Amino acid sequence: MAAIEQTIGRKASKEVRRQQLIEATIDVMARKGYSGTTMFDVAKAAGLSSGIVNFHFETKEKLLVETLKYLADEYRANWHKALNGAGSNPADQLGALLFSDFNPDICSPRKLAAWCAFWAEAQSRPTYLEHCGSNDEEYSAIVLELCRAIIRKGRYPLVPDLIARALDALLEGLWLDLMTMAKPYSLEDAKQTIAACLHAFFPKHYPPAGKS
Amino acid sequence: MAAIEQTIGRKASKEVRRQQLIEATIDVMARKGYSGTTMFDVAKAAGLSSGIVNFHFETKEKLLVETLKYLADEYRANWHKALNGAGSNPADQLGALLFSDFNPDICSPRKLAAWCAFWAEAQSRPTYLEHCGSNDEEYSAIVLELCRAIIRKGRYPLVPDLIARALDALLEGLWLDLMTMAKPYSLEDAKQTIAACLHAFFPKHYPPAGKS
Amino acid sequence: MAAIEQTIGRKASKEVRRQQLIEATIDVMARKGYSGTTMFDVAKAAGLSSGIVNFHFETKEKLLVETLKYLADEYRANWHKALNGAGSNPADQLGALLFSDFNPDICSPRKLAAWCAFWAEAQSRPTYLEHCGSNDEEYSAIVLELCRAIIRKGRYPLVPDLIARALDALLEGLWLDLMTMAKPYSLEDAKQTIAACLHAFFPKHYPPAGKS
Amino acid sequence: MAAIEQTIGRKASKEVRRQQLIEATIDVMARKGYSGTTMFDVAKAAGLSSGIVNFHFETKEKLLVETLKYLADEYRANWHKALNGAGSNPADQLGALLFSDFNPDICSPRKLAAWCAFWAEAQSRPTYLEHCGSNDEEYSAIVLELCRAIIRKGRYPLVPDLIARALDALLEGLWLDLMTMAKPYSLEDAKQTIAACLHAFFPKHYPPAGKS
DNA sequence: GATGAATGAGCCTTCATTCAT
DNA sequence: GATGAATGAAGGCTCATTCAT
Repeated sequence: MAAIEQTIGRKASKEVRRQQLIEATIDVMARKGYSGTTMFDVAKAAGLSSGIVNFHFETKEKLLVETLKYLADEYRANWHKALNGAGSNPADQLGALLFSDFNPDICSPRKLAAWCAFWAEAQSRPTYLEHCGSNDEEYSAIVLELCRAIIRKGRYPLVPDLIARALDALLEGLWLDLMTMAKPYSLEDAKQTIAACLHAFFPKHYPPAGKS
Repeated sequence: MAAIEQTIGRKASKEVRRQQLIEATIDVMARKGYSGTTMFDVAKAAGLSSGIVNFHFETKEKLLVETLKYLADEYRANWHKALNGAGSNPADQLGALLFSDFNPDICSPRKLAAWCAFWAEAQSRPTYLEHCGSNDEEYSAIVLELCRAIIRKGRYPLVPDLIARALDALLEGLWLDLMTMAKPYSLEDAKQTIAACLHAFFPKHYPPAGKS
Repeated sequence: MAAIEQTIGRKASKEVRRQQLIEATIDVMARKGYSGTTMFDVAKAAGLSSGIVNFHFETKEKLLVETLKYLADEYRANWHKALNGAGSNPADQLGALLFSDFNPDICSPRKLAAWCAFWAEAQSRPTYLEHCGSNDEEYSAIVLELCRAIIRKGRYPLVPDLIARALDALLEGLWLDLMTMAKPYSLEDAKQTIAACLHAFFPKHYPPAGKS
Repeated sequence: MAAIEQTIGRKASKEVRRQQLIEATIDVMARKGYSGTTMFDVAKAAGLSSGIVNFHFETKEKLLVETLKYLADEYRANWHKALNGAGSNPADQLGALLFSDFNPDICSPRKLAAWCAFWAEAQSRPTYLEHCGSNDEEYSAIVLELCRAIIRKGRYPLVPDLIARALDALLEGLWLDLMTMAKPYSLEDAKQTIAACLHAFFPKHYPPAGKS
């Protein structure tokens, strides 16, 4: 019994450390950017000594990939959950999907900043790219499908591809804006912006947005 | 006389060198990302020897800032020109402004990539941020102003801030998509997407987009 | 009673562990060379956890010295035994001594490799040197003594020092050759080579060698 | 003219630096052994700063390989020269070949020590092994050939392979002895030892050695 | 002005050693 | 006794910067 607990404890402890280091990596990355993130910083942010990161992740590269995976998985799990809880109505599903992107768990400044740091670096690193991209493709495909369903049902004279693309782009743009503290607005503002677009595209399915 | 020519020759040559190095920086940055860009790479890409960059820019930091300024100035000049050539009609002006972002001179993959590399890094570097941001603020202010004018004239039941923000975000998102070769589409596709949104927002001022 | 058994048990176990770790050290050293031998490798080769080596040997240095001592003792015990079993005839004694170097127990590829790894490193490490060297001096002195006796008895017109030195060098050279798998030959071949030299030096005391 | 000199001067300078660093590597290796040789030590021994080694050799590994090549080339060139200058008589050639190994240029304590450090390490490193081994094979083949010729001409009742192997081993053993300062003797002593063996093997072709 | 060798600080990584469990 | 996570020093490598030619 004690042995089992020990084993679990140890194993858990190792997982906990990895988690801790990944969180530290997100912190540092958000603060110092990709090029400014050093192993030493990460270890310090985790309150540990410098050698430990290599012990748990072998390589800086691997630590970063794990961190990226972590962010990507969290992001995907978030919208999966939102979609699954949205019933069977395409308009509800689309709304749930789009708004889920602005869940504070996902959309904290620090995670946004870390994500962006990776994202830019990924453009010249195939290893990262696959983790950044795989999400988006799946997400975009669903957005397109839902747009098609709504347009068909509502008999809107719209080109589904353009509308889906616009919504995709809108989300990405809002994320960027949220991250840039230059023109700060709240998650609620972002959602209102989405709502305004949805109403403009599909007036029969979504109410007007804003204090009008 | 000879002395003056010398001076002019040198000055010209100096400017030429700087330009050459800035272009090389954009190339390398697009290819290798921010963290992968070294002084040696830049010098090699410019066909020059490694010591020369410090001679002309003193510091890597300064070279990068100059490059960023160069991109920002070019970007701003582009939309300024488009705006100035668009007459006095707000709807025309807004269209001209938004479409100017997809001018191939500004929007080449290589410049987009370099811009993004800077942009992400800028989030943790005040020095860069001011060059990235100053543009956007001015640009956004004008978009908002034009949206207000159109909404007022057209008596649209819309919240100008939301619409302006949506258009801003849309542009940024499309830029990102254009850069990411994952889901490739043409500049023309991007413009169509803008057009679709403009029509959705201001149906009396913009025609429907796409092959409908 | 139980206490004593415990103590004995522990002591035995302790000795067993040390032996086990020394053998593991020889293995790793033979496989990876001196510079490639890490505490972790040794522990793994012994099927134990990494902390244990320091527990039993305190220091890497001490582990290596113990390992070297072990090899040196084994080597010395081997030729002592051969010499003691060779009767009182100098020629028999010399033959027994020289051939004992090629006893498979002493001369396995893995022990040769480990020995060489130490030997080279010892040239710049006084601590090791004394263990490598002390043997040789004693061994060489006996070889010289036996050569003197044989030369005197056989009235050979030879300089004992030169002959003894030649035999010493011959043995070392053959060891090296045996270790280098480049030009592989058997222990038997090595012995034949010794025999050929003995016959050349002391034809009245040793028969011709080889299939002539 | 000046330009050409400059160019040559520069190129030469680069070669000179490499040479200088290789010599420094030999020094350090002789003093500290393989595992104790650091880039910093090498740079310091050359009177240069630490970054310079990577500039000229890219990698520690490459520096060491170049150093090994340098030693191997020098060794080979030495015996080639001796062989070529020895006339056409096999006995003269064999003598010249064997004695050339004890040329002070080749056989300085520092070069011997460096060579041995490499040699031991090479046993677990294929990259080094090829440089250590290629020489020996060629050398051994020639020794064997010459022994065959002498044995045939002199009608000695000897097995050529055993004699050649003995001479090979003898040389290696003497090298080791020369390096180990434990039992120091001069190059002249080493040559005497060779001479004693040659006389023992081929009494009609070589005179007795030593002060008899 | 231009070249490229040289410098040296900073980073990633390895590894002997320690220590809580 | 044993385990394996944690520490921290040291080494190799990169790269911005300097400077003699």
